[in-house]
Amino acid sequence: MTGGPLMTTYLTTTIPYVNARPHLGFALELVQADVLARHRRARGEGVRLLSGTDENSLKNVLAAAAAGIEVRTLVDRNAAAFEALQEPLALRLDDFIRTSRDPRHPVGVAELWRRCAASGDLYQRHYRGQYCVGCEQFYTAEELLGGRCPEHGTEPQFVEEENWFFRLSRYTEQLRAAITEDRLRIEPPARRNEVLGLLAAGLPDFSVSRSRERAHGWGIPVPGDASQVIYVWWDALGNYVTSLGLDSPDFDRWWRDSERRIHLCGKGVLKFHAVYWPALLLSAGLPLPTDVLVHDYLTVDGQKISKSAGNTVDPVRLVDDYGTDAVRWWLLREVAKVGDTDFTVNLLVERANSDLAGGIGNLVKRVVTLVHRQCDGRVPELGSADLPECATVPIEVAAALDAYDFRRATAALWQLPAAANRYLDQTRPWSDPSTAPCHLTVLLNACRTLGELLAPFLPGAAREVSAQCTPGPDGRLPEARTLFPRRYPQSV
RNA sequence: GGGGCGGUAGCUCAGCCGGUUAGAGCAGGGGACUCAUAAUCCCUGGGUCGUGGGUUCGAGUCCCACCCGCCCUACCA
Repeated sequence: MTGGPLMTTYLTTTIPYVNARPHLGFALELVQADVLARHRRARGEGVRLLSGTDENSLKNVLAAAAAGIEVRTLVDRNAAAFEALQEPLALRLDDFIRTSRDPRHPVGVAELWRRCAASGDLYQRHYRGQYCVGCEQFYTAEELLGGRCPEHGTEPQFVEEENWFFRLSRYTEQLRAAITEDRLRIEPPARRNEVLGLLAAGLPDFSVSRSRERAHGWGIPVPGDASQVIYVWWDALGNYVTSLGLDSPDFDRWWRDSERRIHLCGKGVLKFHAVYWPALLLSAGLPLPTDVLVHDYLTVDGQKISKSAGNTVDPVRLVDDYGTDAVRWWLLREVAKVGDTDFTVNLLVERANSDLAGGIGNLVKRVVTLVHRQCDGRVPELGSADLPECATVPIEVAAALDAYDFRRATAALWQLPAAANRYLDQTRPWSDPSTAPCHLTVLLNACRTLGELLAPFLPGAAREVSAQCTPGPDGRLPEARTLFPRRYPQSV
């Protein structure tokens, strides 16, 4: 065995528009990605986790105009808000790319474009249609609801211009083969079927540029055609490789030669990630992603999250009120792999109080307190027996994470503190000094395992659990502390 | 119009290829304990498993139709 990692995994989140501040739905994706990254790092894999912001959108231009400020100003300010999620959400990102700021990005996007052009997949076509700025895409008359965008409810613009088109249809069979052979795995299976359905229906070529004037000069110019700006989706999707630098050692390590190239995305952008993007890669002669993990949406108080309805939930505010651990735990323990999940503050608080305060925190505190009381704070060295859950639960957690099922993973994890609390009540170490050391050894081992197991999910809490179970220089455990305070719902 | 996913105890959900009295958590009710954060542990759930048919010795679990919610996709006009 050499020192190198056993396996290399490259993980990406989608990069959100920065026309508004981040909401809880995006925090979900970030946290999921972070858990996968931490879990795989802990397993000894080489891991790189990328996030960023999509800044070259016309949407940003309009949002800035509406706010009466420069695009640059709006984009910088909101991008900072997204970048600043790392600390409150306890994310460990390896890279963060800003598509309008990062010098690597336009260079890479232009290079991708040239490669596709060299493959003969780009051509000019006169186009006219109804275009929704919010979606950054064209709609046919039939797709519109009462003449309005089905997604945004806004009136589309009529656009007529000469654009560059991409020969998507050419890649239908290669995509189908990659998906059916699981070289391109799409999770959950329902989404995979959806993509296969799209392929079966036939893939029309799509427009991949906009006139420079319609884009208000914002965006990356088409190589060799100064009148056009590259379509924002092409631009945005490209970040997954431009951040590595095409033809760089990083590119070889994390993309070309990586065992896993995993994209996380929401259900609304499935087509872009499972069809358009892989087709672009095929055209450019680059390897496909290996996995596309599609999550559904959060609703708030039963309502779809929407800025106009004013029910967006600010994840930072939530962390301020209830703590990083509570927010991460709710996202991981409660959100379904399939189907939308409703968020309410009460659900968050109940979950945190019951699992973190009453479950894990209380367990650790009572064990540490008992070690102090019955063993003078010194960790007993007797026996080596463990709860059976110490062996079985880590296996279940790993299996669930390999299936990208975070709720199942946290439910499995929960079995360990539950078993330890039961053991504690049954063995009653507070009542019998002669048997206490033996039982407390078992319990302390369980708490240590719990600390390790918790690390990918709640990194901060995991460190505290482990610290509580680790003797200091004097050979004694630290004073018992309250790890998770009970929370109470704040009035809005 | 076509396709997909959901519809299981008050709430949130498990139930793989069909098989003993349909499960868990939370809430509610009762009890225990006192190491601990009004915590923890034990007992307590009799729910037409959306509706109606069908297959089967036997169906939440398979088939058909329909209803409700959500999602994807298409078209006559």
